[in-house]
Amino acid sequence: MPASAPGRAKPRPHAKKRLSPDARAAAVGIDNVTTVYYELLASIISGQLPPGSRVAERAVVAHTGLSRTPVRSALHRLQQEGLVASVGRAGDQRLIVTPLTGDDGREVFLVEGHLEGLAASEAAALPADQRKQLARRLRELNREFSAAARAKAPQARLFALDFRFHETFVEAASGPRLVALHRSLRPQSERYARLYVSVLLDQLPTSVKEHNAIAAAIDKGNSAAAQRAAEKNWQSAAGRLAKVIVAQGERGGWYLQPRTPARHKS
Amino acid sequence: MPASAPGRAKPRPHAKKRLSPDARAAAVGIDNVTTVYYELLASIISGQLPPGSRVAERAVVAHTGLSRTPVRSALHRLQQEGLVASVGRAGDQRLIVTPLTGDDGREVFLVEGHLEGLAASEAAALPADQRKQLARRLRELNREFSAAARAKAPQARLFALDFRFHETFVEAASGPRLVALHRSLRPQSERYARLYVSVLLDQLPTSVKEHNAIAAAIDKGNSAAAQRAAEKNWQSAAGRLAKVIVAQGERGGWYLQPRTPARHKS
DNA sequence: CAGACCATTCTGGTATACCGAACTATTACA
DNA sequence: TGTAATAGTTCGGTATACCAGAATGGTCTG
Repeated sequence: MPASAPGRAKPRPHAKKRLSPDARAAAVGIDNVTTVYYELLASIISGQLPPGSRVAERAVVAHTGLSRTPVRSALHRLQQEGLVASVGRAGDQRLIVTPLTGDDGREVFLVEGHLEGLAASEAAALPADQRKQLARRLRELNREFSAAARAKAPQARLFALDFRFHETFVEAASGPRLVALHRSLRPQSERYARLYVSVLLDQLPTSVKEHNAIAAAIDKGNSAAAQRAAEKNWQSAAGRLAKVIVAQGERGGWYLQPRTPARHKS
Repeated sequence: MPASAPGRAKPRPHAKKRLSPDARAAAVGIDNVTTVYYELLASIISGQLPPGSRVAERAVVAHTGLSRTPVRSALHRLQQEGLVASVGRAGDQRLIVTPLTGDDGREVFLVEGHLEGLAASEAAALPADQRKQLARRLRELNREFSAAARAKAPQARLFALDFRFHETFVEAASGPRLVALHRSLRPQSERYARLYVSVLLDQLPTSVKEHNAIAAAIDKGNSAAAQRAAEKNWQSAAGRLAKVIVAQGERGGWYLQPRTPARHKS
């Protein structure tokens, strides 16, 4: 859906004429660029904006009712995070949603697994009391995850619970930079996971076991084991992902899609 | 130097009035935001813009001769990479050069070391011929580095040579995402290194040895050893850095600096 | 009927004016 | 003299108009 689809409810239908921040946003202290950033992010992750599809500034502008300036900022941000890419040489650049390829998926999972490994090893190096409390919390989250898996909960809930688990140990012991890196990487892996859902669903019991291994290593204060366990969780996911990608094909090529045709008067 | 220093040569003195890209840039395909981005980056790394100092959009505009739009983009980019930070609550935000603190330095080195460890282990997993060729090149670079160190070459050259070494094995085997991450992290560690130069200078012989260990592990195809060696190189640097930071004090606090005083007419 | 030409349009980059929040220093008033 | 009101100023956010490169599709010419 090239972002200008008329069906979706426009958040601010014709909110031109200087509203400065935006009522919703101002209340929470979130500016417009953040708002549109998250809107686009959600559309990309969910696949409403499919991999490889074009994302034209002006289309987003028409869709959101904002001006080009905040939209541009949001797009630049997405671009820097790798969710959107600029194709074509200077003077004829176009933005597309970053395609999902086997190589890229492998790398995303590899890097994310490695960073989480670092986070896990730091968590396992916490003082005993904090560490054990964290482990308790992790096991609790994992039980919830496991229960939801057995109950065949909706995908969205499964993703959310899985993410909660990972987020919890990453944010428990890591500094702000590692947390930020993890936050910016997460949407990318989630994109792969959601598109190739079948892998995740097959793998839930494995994932539950691997989560428990992480919690156990943190509980024992074994940094090296925690790191290995976290990395392994991602590796096994990556392994299945790779298979599914070759089976189902990659999504969204890097070739230049035709631009929206120029309509003439006559 | 708050960016508006009049002494420095302005690249485009009064190039207002729509020049579109900019002659220099257009030729190479580099747009203005990239240009000002690198200019600011260099000023921050070199310390011309000291940690904690303010970076006001309009000051940069006055300095560069560009309009606010590209400058804004460049600043956003720097902000996302963590070289510039926004302090103050919404409605009164100001940008400052990210301060250098002990905790942050430790984390930067830790994360960068970990990522390079991953890169090194991938390099060691290359096919034998590529791997050996890479090792040869690394040893050669390290000899150059060592020679420059003994000859007490200027700092800038030492930094450049050290970076070349690391860059070489990172880019040899890693995918684009890891390379990009490494590229965006590097300026941050360099900032610490340049500010607390003494550590690096003391440590040069150690670093040379550690570099050789990395090259040897890659040569042998020992991924685990390569990873450990790369991480150790950063750990030993981080250790010294921490000492020097406590000795010399941190640079640039997070407190709100007074704004430039409002000059009244009367 | 084929190929060159050209107008129209899309697209991202750039310049600039305005907004509103907040800070500062002066001024007004007690 | 002390304190509160106030006007000038700073500063990031926003809207919008213009630019130039390039692709598209129709038209014109041989």
